[in-house]
Amino acid sequence: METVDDAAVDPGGPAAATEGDGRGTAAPAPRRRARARATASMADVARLAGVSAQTVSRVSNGYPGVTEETRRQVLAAMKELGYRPNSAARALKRGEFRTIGVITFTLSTTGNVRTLEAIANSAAREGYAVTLLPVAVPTQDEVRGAFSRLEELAVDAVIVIMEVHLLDAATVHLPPHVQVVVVDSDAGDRYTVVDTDQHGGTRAAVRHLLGLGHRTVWHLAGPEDSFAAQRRTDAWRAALTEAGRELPPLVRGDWSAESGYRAGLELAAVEDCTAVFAANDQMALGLLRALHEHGRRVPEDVSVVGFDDIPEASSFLPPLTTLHQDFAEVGRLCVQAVLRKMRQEGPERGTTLVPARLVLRQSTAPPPEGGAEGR
Amino acid sequence: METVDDAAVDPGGPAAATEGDGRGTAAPAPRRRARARATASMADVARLAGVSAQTVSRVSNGYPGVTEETRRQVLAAMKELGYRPNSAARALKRGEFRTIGVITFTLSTTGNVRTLEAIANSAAREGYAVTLLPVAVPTQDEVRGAFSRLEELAVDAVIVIMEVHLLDAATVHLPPHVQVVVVDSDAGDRYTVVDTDQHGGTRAAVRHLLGLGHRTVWHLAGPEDSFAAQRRTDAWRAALTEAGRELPPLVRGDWSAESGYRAGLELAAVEDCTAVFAANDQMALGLLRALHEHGRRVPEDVSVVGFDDIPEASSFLPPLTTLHQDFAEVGRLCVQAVLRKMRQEGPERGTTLVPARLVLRQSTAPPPEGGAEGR
DNA sequence: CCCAAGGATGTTTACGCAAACATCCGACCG
DNA sequence: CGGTCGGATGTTTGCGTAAACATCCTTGGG
Repeated sequence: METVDDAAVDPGGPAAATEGDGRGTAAPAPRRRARARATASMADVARLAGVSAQTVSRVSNGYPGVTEETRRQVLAAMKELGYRPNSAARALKRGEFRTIGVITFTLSTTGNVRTLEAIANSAAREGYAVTLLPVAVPTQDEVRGAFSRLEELAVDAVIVIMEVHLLDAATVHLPPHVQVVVVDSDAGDRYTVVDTDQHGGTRAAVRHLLGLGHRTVWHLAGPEDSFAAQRRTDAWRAALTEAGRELPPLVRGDWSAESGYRAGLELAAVEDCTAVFAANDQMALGLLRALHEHGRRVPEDVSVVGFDDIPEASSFLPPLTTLHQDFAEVGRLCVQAVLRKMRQEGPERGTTLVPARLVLRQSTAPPPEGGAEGR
Repeated sequence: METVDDAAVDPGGPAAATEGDGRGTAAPAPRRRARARATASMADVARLAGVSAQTVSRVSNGYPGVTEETRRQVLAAMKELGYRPNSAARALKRGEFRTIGVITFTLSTTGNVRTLEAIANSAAREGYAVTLLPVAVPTQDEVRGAFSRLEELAVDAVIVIMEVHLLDAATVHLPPHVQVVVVDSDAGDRYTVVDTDQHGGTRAAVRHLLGLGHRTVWHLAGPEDSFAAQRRTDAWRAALTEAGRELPPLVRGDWSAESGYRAGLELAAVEDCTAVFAANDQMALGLLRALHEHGRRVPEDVSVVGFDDIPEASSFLPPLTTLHQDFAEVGRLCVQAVLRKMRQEGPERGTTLVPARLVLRQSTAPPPEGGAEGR
């Protein structure tokens, strides 16, 4: 079957003869020249250019030691045949694929997506391709499965965008030469980690709110199993403790706007609550809706700060004060780190933090008079 | 340089002797066994298991003709050596990479991301990996560049998520056996296209609004260069014309919430305007804010319908009535289509549409009494 | 004028795998 | 009991490339 199919496609490959397009034709043609022959090889170019394959290789790789004259001839032959180096052969020979694998749980969070995009762009700039490995469910088994698939995959390095405690037992089978960089993790002692400075960002948010006069700051946290959420929560606690403020009970969401709404229903009922730090913008959005529906005005009655600065944040009602994450930079650093590790130029482990920047919009204001402040 | 580096990495590959980790060690070890030797080969497994390489291959590929006894031995040897098939060699031999390339412009639109995710998941299920090719700027040159990189890349097929008029001249250099499927295009006559049924969705939205009693429906369109936007606009026109309604002037945005806000400022000033169909949810969000700021209540004064049904849409103020796109299905069909094309089982071209579903929330209602309706 | 040096080019080989073909052996048939 | 068949396994070969080595030719110095 495949013989015939490919022969039909053959645009006049140097060696193969075209042989009609009848599917049933009992083709005596060499079977081996199946798919691969749809494209010209170095040998074909060499033949046409009247040189050796090695010379073609030299031209192809921009190596020196080729006359300008010869080079031109070879290039012409390449063009005529539509020659493209076969990356499989190249990879086999060179022992590297110039590809980075990215394992990510979900693409439904802005952060993951933006980071992925930045990684892809940075990688492309370095001449690397990015292979995506989605993990359907964030279980150990699934992660291990992804790694397992990755092992057979053509990658030189791996970047993991995920809560890392799922990683621990999973990496063991990775080929030793594959380097790993992790986003969103506290495993800086075992891997190279690049992340946003959750702590600094959170601290800025809390201080901003306290600075406006709020007695304390409530926190709408992300899911427990997320390191980012965990660190934001820890930092929130630390900032409040440090300032000697009361620690309100934690309200937990799951990153989704819907969960923010549910949490908001609780918070709206708390008279005391004049300032909320939401662990991401989506939850802040839900929170805004809940507060609105319960007649709590933002920012007059309640101030809200988000985290991420998604593009839509400036169009919320009201436009959301939030922490801007520089995902592009995170992605860029990930690629740099992993390439450095591959070249054995960088450190084996350690954490790099990218600062978050507080973006002031209209969802924060001093607390209402006679509100919590006056107590 | 690389010799030493790699030697240091070698964890005791079957053949190579470990030799300290001193970087400067003048290693007399075989140079050729550089990186590749960090992993065991079929031959190593064969040696350890006391069988031929071919038998290892058979086990590795699950071929028949191997005794259970032998198979177990081979598997044990594989495990002991941590054997992983070398995908480059495999690809070279088989002439296929089991990888699908995805070219996409930006990952900043929900649709692209969700589609990509679905593609990755479907591909994984079929045993295919997905290589991501971001195009920084949507120019012909950039697209051509992406295709060009793709040619040297290890992919068997390509899925393009992009406005297709940038494609036309760009595909010419693609290796003939690489199949292409396009999302969001009207080039069904040249490619296989999978897309959401923009027309049907839009029609449902317009009819819904007209059904509520609105005299006509305004349209907040997406950017001109987007096929999806164009089709939504066309369908909106058609639906209104068909119903014999007046065609209000087109208001154009660029998909962003910010542009929706700007457009909303205009629309808020139009007394006449009681119903708006926004070409996506983000613009609808901006629109909601603008209307709110100008005292136009939604849905009492103005009804708004979006497109996409992003997760946040249910948390807008008010929760947004919108058209749900089944991106997962689109992605799945893309993968199916491209695999079918590869296997020459499917049609060479043609368009597959995935229906959009109107999700009723709280942003639509009958027009205000004495409003546009009464005129 | 001859030979060494060095640049241009060609030849050989191996990367790891799997298709094609070859071989071996036991079982079953007449 | 010889032959044959078929399953299990081994051997050969080539995929396209690029490193290492070999060869050729030109050039320039002694």
